[in-house]
Amino acid sequence: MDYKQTVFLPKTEFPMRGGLPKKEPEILERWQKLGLYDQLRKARKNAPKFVLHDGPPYANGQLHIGHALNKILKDVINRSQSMLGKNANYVPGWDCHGLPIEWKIEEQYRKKGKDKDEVPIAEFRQECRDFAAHWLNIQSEEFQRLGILGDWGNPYTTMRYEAESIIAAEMGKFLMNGSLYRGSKPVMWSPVEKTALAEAEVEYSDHKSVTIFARFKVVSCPLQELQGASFVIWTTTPWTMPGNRAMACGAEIPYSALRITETSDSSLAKLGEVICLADELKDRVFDETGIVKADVVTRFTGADIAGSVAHHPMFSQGYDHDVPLFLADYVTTEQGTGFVHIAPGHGPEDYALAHLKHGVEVPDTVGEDGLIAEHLPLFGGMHVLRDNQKIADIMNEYGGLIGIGTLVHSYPHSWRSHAPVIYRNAAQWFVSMGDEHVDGTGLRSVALDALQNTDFYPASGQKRLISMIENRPDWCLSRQRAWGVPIPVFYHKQTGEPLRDQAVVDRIVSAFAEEGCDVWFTSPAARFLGADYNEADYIQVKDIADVWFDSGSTHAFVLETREDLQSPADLYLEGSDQHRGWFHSSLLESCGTRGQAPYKGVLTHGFVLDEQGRKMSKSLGNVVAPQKIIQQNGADILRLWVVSSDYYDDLRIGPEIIKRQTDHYRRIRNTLRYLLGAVNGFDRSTEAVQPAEMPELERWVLHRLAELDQQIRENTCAYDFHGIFTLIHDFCNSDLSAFYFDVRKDCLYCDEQNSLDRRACRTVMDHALQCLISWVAPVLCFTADEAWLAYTGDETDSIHLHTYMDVPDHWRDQLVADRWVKIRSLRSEIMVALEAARNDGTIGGGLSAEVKLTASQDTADLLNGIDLASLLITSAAEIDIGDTANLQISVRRAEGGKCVRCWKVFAYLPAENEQAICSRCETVLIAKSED
RNA sequence: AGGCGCGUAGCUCAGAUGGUUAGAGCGCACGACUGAUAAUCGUGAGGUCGGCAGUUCGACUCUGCCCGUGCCUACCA
Repeated sequence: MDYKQTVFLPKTEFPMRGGLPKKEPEILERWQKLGLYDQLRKARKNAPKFVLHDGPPYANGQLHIGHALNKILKDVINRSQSMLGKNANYVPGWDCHGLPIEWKIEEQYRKKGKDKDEVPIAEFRQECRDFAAHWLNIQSEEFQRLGILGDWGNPYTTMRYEAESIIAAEMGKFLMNGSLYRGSKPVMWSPVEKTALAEAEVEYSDHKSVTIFARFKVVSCPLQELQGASFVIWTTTPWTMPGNRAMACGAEIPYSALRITETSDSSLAKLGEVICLADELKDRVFDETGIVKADVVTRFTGADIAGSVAHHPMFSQGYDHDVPLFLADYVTTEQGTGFVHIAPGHGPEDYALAHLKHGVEVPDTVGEDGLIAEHLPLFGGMHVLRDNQKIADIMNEYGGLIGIGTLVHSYPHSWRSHAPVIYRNAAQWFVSMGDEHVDGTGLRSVALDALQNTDFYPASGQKRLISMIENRPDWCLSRQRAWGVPIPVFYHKQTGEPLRDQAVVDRIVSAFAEEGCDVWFTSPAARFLGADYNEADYIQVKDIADVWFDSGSTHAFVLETREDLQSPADLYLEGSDQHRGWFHSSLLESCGTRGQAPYKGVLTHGFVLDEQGRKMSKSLGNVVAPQKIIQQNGADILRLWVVSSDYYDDLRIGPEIIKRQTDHYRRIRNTLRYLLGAVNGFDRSTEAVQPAEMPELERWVLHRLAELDQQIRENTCAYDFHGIFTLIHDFCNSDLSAFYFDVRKDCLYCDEQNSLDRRACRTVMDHALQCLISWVAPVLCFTADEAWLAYTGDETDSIHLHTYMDVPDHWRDQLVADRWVKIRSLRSEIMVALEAARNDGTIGGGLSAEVKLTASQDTADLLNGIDLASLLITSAAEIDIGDTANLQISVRRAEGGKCVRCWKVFAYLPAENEQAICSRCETVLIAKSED
């Protein structure tokens, strides 16, 4: 007789191997048919909302691993909040405006030989719009393949008319409350393309510059000895000299005044003149200017001469303004003279020091075409890149220089034309950080206050964002671009004052809502100005708003406009780079218009690196594509990778790490599979056993379920999925597979089907299975769905429509828990002894052994009431009480015959009989035959 | 160069307020089982806790410096 047929083995359709790459798309299709997203919304309609507001990715390419990490983490959080019973509605979005898309379209133009400037702006913008829509669709597909559950049928985009109009309305709020102002600042400017460039459009390469040493004669100085002396500056950009309005030196730097006593023939320096230089640079300057000898007149530091005033080198030639000397900590003695020439219109640092700090006016000296303004004496009409030698010569002619040279150095160039770029002063629109406009408090302090009331995950993010807000300058909203929301402002031709009229703003906003913001470029200004203003009196701003303003307004046009969402959001979640980006701009936008942050919590994750911790790059060939992992291993593996990493820090990924994830996956999958097989056909109404009637081991499992349930709920609230994953994995691994399942196999397989012990075991396994599926559902969303389907057989249901299983409080039993910690440690001690016996050939499998313990009374008490043999999975085990403190373990081969059904060895069975049946099994067989 | 982080076994991670031989899981090696079977069980070997110096009776845990690395800025006259 084949006794295998009489043993109650686990039975399930749930396959051991997932075959995820093939299975997952089928599950996605199932969810589609089921209308999972809609069903969940309906079911949670009245539940408390949980809003994780999606930071919009940029719609211009395929997903990379960083996108995958970000969206998976969001999905895990949403699904887990849903498992807590909340209405976690996820509305994905896209950022559509901006430079990179504009570039792509321009690139296409160049290939076709078209000129961007000849294409009507509306047409150009339409092409950008189409481009964004194209990638948006591709990304949507890819996100959905990752298992991300959300409102994919109705996502938000920054380019929808409604969004564009609300973005404009938001700018209108800043306009109306007075914090939007017209200023100017130096921007990177390409004279060739006649356009401003973004940082990202600039590349550095070598450039040969004409350098000059120019003298600034002292007019007044705290040090009397410097009367009649000159400060000498060095610059690589002679063309900025007409724009010079100041100088800077370092407070701590030692300088000397030097009377020149000998020069080479070609030197421009004059014998007898006194020049000031940093001591450290004296020799190099002498070398380059042909000064041979000089006497030290006096020594001093920058601090001694702060507040000095000098003459411009071209003084009395039309540059008759005074040039003040300021202290600046960025002045170094690495090169130059120790004195830095300051042209506030031609460098960010110059601007900050002279204009922002000292209030020096910023002159407009260079036109869009890179030509020095015609009205400027001597240099008018000269080109900033081509005419530097000429400028130097003229300055020399008028005695302004003590040296001319050249320098090859790294210099910014335009990415597109590869021509050198310059800093040029340009009119810009700013949002003030400090002006009082919201309840009498400046934006900066409102924002800082808001951050105090925001939860950060990890906590260090708060410090980072605070220090950025503390230090940032006013928000420059202007971009000299085409693809974006225009800054919807008019300003007066004469006064330069922006037009602040809510009626005008409203007309603009409603036009944008109906026709999109292209109308700003295609409709006459009168349409917006209405009858109250004369078109001829106003200039219409044609700048595009910084795209960070777009995405910074998502709370306004998504959270506040959708009935199914709310503001502020519970959570914003992005990579740590977004401290500078979305977290930052959203905070400022919301604080400036609503006086509060648009989020209650901010979670940041790290960046994805390769297995060695290097950043991914095409040249290193270490790029891991999410598409490839999905194709080879499945999205669940990628999702498992996310939660098995410490995502607050940078994450690593590579072949070995993926391999480890598949190992972990298999462990969890096999645990589910075993449970599914074990509870096959389980009927709760007739089979279930109450905890009080269960063996203690079963009550220990229930206790563990209760313990885990609490930990998992707590960790869910803290967004700590790494912790959850570890708990679940170790539970599957150590508690269930290696211990509980193994110990209970005999009972499950061989005991009489309806024995109390077996029913208790199946009851506990049924609970464990339900808990486990619900616990892993947020992460292994596909596998959990598949397991649940195998469990219920109900095609109309999904685990994702459920919550974490209810675990009754009374399952907790700390006394049992404490006791079983001790029992298990005792058990592993005995396992060592069994292993030793196995290695010396005394025994093979555990059932071929019998164990005899000599133990203390305490140990014996610990094991009281427990079937020691089944705990150890041996054929027999007994315990004697001895007076020894240490446990003595003796293992020997079990004597007797082996039961052909349960494989245990019994002394009463004849060893030679290969058909012997033990008494337990005989009873079971009789009962079975009576069925 | 500056701001904010990170650096514990091959891999992923634990290690309140400094205190006995630094933990877990995976992987690996060896073994067992063949009734979870491209599974399962057991045992074991792996770490100068990035480096150096200091504070302390005592530091993976505190301080300083250095090295490596990531994000964000600045790369300038």
